[in-house]
Amino acid sequence: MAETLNERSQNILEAIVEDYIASAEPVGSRAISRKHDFHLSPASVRNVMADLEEMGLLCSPHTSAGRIPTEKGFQYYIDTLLDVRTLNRSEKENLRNSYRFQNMRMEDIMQEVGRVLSGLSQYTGLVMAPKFISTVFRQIEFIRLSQGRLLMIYVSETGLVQNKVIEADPTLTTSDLERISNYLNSELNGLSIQEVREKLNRELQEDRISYDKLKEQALCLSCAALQGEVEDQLYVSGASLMLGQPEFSTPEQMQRLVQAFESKKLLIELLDRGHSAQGVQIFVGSESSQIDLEGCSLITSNFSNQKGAIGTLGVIGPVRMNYSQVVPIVDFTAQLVSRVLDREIKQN
Amino acid sequence: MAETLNERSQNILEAIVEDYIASAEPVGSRAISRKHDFHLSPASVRNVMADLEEMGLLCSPHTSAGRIPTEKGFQYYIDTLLDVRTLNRSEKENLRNSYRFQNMRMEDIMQEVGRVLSGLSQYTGLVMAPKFISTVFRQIEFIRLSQGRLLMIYVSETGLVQNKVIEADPTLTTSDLERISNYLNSELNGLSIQEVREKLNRELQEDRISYDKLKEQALCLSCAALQGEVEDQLYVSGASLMLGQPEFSTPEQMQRLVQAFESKKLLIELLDRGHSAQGVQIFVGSESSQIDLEGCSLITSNFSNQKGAIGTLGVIGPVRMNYSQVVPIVDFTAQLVSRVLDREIKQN
DNA sequence: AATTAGCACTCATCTCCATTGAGTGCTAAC
DNA sequence: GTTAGCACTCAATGGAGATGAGTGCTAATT
Repeated sequence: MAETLNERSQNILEAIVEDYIASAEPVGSRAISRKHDFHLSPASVRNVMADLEEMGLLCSPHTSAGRIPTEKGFQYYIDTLLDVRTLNRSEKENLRNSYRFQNMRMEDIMQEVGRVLSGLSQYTGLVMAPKFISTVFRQIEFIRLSQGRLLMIYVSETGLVQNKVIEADPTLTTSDLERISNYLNSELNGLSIQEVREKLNRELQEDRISYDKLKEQALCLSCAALQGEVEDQLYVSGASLMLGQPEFSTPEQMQRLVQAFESKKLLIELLDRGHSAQGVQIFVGSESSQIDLEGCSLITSNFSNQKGAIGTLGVIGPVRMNYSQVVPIVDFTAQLVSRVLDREIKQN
Repeated sequence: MAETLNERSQNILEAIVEDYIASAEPVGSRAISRKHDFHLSPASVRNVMADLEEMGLLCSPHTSAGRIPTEKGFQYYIDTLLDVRTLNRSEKENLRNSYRFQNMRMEDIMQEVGRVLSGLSQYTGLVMAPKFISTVFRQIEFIRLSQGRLLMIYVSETGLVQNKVIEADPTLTTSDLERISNYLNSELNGLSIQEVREKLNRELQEDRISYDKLKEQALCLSCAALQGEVEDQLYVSGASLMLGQPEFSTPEQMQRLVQAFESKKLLIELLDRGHSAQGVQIFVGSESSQIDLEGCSLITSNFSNQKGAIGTLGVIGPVRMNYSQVVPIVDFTAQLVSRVLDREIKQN
């Protein structure tokens, strides 16, 4: 988007985008000329609109309809026209009060955040919990299920609980398990899973034949427990609100959307893209290159605690989304969640 | 439904229901007279149809359309005409092979069951995990989060993991916690949560002023940990398949359905109704008395392990659902899941 | 040179209307 | 009791015409 628009064109583009966001209908020159006091006749507005169309920022569904912004138009609007209001004190207070975080498990917090995000934005809220691999080790426990099958329970620094069923040597006794978990808890405390894995690999290399039976068993168990992919946890809230948007009002589009939301895979991929960035990120429409999410825009921000476990939250809505309203909500919520997670960190 | 139909009427009703299940279109007299060899002319069929309409088993959307079964008609079909095929050996084998249960956590099993149920039935799969209160105590652990905040982790006999954040005396040390959990684990082992709660209440009554500090603290913690409502866990799979059904093809109905599925509350209520029954249960249409789930039928069955923890699974679809196909799937799946849960029980 | 009034033109949307055809109910014949 | 025949109903389809919002172009105005 190297092109620069003169001020009048910018004003008109902004007016069109904002009218369109409000109405979801093509915007005509008459409406622009009247509602906004540019002191321009419809004809003049039309001239500008023709230019904007030439540049690919607007398009018209058919000859005798008004104009609607293209994705490029939205992108331009977001990049150069959108003024991201910061919330004032009382708005922040309100937002803070919307959330109920007392005595909540990680899962509850994630769900609550999704619920509030979708409620405030009237679009669909997305929250991806911090990735397992980025969490910091706090504690591990092993519980015997049946012969040779253990339930491993892992708790991260922020209180995220993961469990997994693993096969293990059936001769291990309960006290063996206790000693193993004690050993691991002291050895691995404070390391990220990433670091834990590196450490495990190193030690496996070193002591091919270990004479320390306990250590060998511990290594073996923790490998089974902590290696391997762990599915990302994604919380989707208010999917039905998206179905109320006029751009998704046909049955086919509804089904497509619900499918996309249900599989979660697409959404996780999408959220992953913003995973390394800081601050609020906006993905407009087909940028997502996901056919199933055509017509959707995504506003995301990462949250993280001081130990670096990173999760992503955001709002997905139609490209014709109220960016100026939603961006500050997403932004402030991410900050809020970051602070809440830090609260959980052990203070010994 | 005291009325008895003569054989011809039954045959025709059955034919109409089955045609309608297959086509979702009103069924005409001509079609019945031709496709099924009753050796009856359309006119005769029409006479019977008029009788069935009189009895409230059929209705016609308008004068010049065919007939569709009413909910009462479906109910009659289910009660007296439906022959529930039992699966043969190879079908059972196939179904068994559809499920992948190795090394899965409870949650994964529930999710997998939903996935397969919905995949096989082409409707929406529902699985409600055994209620917390019906689970049998196996183990409890306490992990310190921040000052005065503990993470309680509870594991049931079947490997269901529940965790909860609780407030606690900030002066409790890690070894205090260890002693407390050891005490509780030996005291409560093998009791259902229901029984645990009764025991706790009894003991609280008895030792108002206890001189055993450990016991007092243990009671206090376990109260915070194990009392209180725990939300039921419901897994919904294949919601988008419902949207493909012609009865829910309008945008309003789609939105209504997605909303109902999303809130989960209605579904849980509905599943709870069958919670004490044995074997497969069928709820037809407005029996559910839930406006948001109008037009839906539900086929459920409970699963349980030998210790009595009961969950419910099932399929929700349009009233015009293929009952004869889905009932055996739900039935056999419930048996399968019951067996899988027993597998987890500790064999010491 | 920029702006605007005027005007012909386009095209989605709506309404009206006739046609079609699947299916019914009734009656009289078999 | 069954069925052929027939008049009737009514949703669905599709074309014709009217409506109106909005455009692009041109020529007049500032």
